[in-house]
Amino acid sequence: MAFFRGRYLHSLDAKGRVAIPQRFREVLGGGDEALRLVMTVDPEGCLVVYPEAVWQELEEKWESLPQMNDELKTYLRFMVGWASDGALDRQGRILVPPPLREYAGLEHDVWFVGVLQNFEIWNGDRLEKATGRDRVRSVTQKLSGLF
Amino acid sequence: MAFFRGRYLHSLDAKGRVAIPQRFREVLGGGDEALRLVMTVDPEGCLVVYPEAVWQELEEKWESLPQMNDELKTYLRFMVGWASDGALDRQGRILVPPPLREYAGLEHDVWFVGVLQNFEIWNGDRLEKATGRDRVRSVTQKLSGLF
DNA sequence: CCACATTCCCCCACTTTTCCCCACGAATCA
DNA sequence: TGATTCGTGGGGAAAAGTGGGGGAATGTGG
Repeated sequence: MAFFRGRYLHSLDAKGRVAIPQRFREVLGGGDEALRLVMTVDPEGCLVVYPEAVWQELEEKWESLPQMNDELKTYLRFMVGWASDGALDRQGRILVPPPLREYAGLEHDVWFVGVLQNFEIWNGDRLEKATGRDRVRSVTQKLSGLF
Repeated sequence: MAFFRGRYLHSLDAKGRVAIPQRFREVLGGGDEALRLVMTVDPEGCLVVYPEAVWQELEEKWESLPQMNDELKTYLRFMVGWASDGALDRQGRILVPPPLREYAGLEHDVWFVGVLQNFEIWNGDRLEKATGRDRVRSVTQKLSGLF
C-alpha cells in the first residue's frame, strides 16, 4: 500500500489551479488510469483530498448507517455537501472551486500535506497553528495510551 | 539486530545533501539492497531518520487506529505530514528537502546522533541544549523507576 | 433559439529543482 | 609511499512546477 507523505509548497495560479505534487500523483495512480479524486473540507479549516476509490468506500460506509441520526445528517451535510470531484488536467493540476478556496482561506501559496490515505491542502498560517510543536506535544501525551 | 550508535559531525552542501555516516550505512544495509529511508521531524526540533522497514511498521500501526480521532489526526499531520522518503545516492548521501532543513535549523554543520532503531540529525546549538548535563540529570531522576 | 460572457482545459514556453555522474582531498592502512 | 575508503564539491541532463494564450464547452439572458 502506498501512502501520502510529506509536505510541499505550491502555488495557486490566477485561474485557481494548483499542481499536485508529483509524489502524490504517483500514489494516486496505483494503476495508471484517470487519476480521479474528490476534494472536500475539514473542520480544522483545510481541504481534504481523497483518491476516488477511497472516497467511495467512505460513501458506502455512510450509506449503511442509520439515516435518521441527526448527528450523522449534520456530518454528511458538511462532508458531502462540500465535496467536489474532478480529475487532473494534463499538467497534473486540479482546479479548486471558488467556494472551497474561500473556505480554506487559500491565496497564492498553499501547502500540500500527506496523511496516509489522503492529503490536505492548507493555508500556511493555519497549518502552522494546527501543527505547532506545542500542540503536538500535548496531543502526544493524550495519545500515549493508543500505542 | 544492529543499532545506530554514536554521533558524527557532517556538512550539508549547497544543494542540501549530507553524507550518512558510514557506520549508519552499515546498519541500514542489513542486506545490501537499496538503502531506502524515511526522514521526518521530532517535536524537540531535530530530524529523525528511520530505515524504511521500521517506518512502515509505524504506518501500519497508525492505519489500524480509529481515524476519526482528532488527536490522532493532529499527530499524523505532524509525523506523516513532514515525512520524506528517499534513497541514498551513489556517494551515500541523502537530500534534505528545504522544509525539513528549515524546520530543524540546519545550516552547514549538522550532527548525526544514533538512538538504537533510528538516528537523528541536529543543529549543533539545539543538540547541545537538548542534551546538556543538567537536563539529562533531571530526566534521569524521573526515569529511575523504569530500570 | 441565438448571442454573449464565463469557465475550463489543452498546449507551449520558461524557470527551478532534483538527481545522476565524475573528480578531488583528507585520512587510514599496509 | 602507494592504495583504498570516506567525506565533499560541482557540472549537466532530466524532471517538476509555474504561468499565459487560445479554443471548446457551458450557462445565462434576451
